[in-house]
Amino acid sequence: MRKYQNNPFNCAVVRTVNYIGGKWKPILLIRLLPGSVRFGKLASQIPDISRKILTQQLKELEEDGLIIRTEYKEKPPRVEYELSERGKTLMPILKAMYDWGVQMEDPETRGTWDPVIPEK
Amino acid sequence: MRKYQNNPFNCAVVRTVNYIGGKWKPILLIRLLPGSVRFGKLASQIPDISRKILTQQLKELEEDGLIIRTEYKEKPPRVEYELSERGKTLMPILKAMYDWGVQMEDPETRGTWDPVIPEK
DNA sequence: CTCATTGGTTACTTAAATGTTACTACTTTT
DNA sequence: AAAAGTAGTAACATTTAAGTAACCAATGAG
Repeated sequence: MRKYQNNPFNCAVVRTVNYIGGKWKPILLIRLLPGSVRFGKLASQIPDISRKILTQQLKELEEDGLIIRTEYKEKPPRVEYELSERGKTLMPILKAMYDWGVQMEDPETRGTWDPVIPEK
Repeated sequence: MRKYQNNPFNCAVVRTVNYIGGKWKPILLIRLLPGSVRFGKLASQIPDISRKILTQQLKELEEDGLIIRTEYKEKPPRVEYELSERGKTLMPILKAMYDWGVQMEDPETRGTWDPVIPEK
């Protein structure tokens, strides 16, 4: 997403898709709902995403003003990510998209709104 | 969109993005809001989309059950596309995404909810 | 008979998104 | 001294989405 979609009509809906679309961004935004989470925790909760892509997606979300990155200068480095105020305004939309997506879902393989994977 | 996104968490939000996301689908869905439109009219209203891509996107939307394609056996062929009932259920979401996208917009280059281009 | 119109299709190409692997600097633990 | 944890980065490769150009069959108009 993002540069990829050059949005020839400057359509506001396409613009929104460009902000939140893609394979990982909805999952990241949902995971940040409860509060700030550090990089390593995201990486372990979402094992299928490579660290490079995780970094990149988080950076895009930060550049787009949807999340805030805070770096704590500690002995082993610590970086926390959290939703910005603007990011929080996406929640009603994500919830509506969630509800619609659930309707379209194969009931056999149902996901969850906040699909927490048990940590090792 | 679609095959591209393999949605590893089976996230309902990602699923919804896969249905409506992409460079052209929101624009097509919005144009079908007022009622059925024929292929050629879509093509002329959206000059930036090639016929191949237009055909392909419409076919995906039809396969996904969001629009209905009706072929009239006439002398010059006529094909009309319209929203299905399921497609109509997307409207609140598209409207919410529109409203959010408008907030994020550069006011200098504002688009419209139904960006009708004057026909030749 | 030739040309235009309609709604496409086919083969090929480009561009964008995502993925893999290896590597880093620093510090603490063993 | 060696190993492990943190949050990455760089170079490269693959997969998917989107675009281009050329073509087609049936009919009707001129």
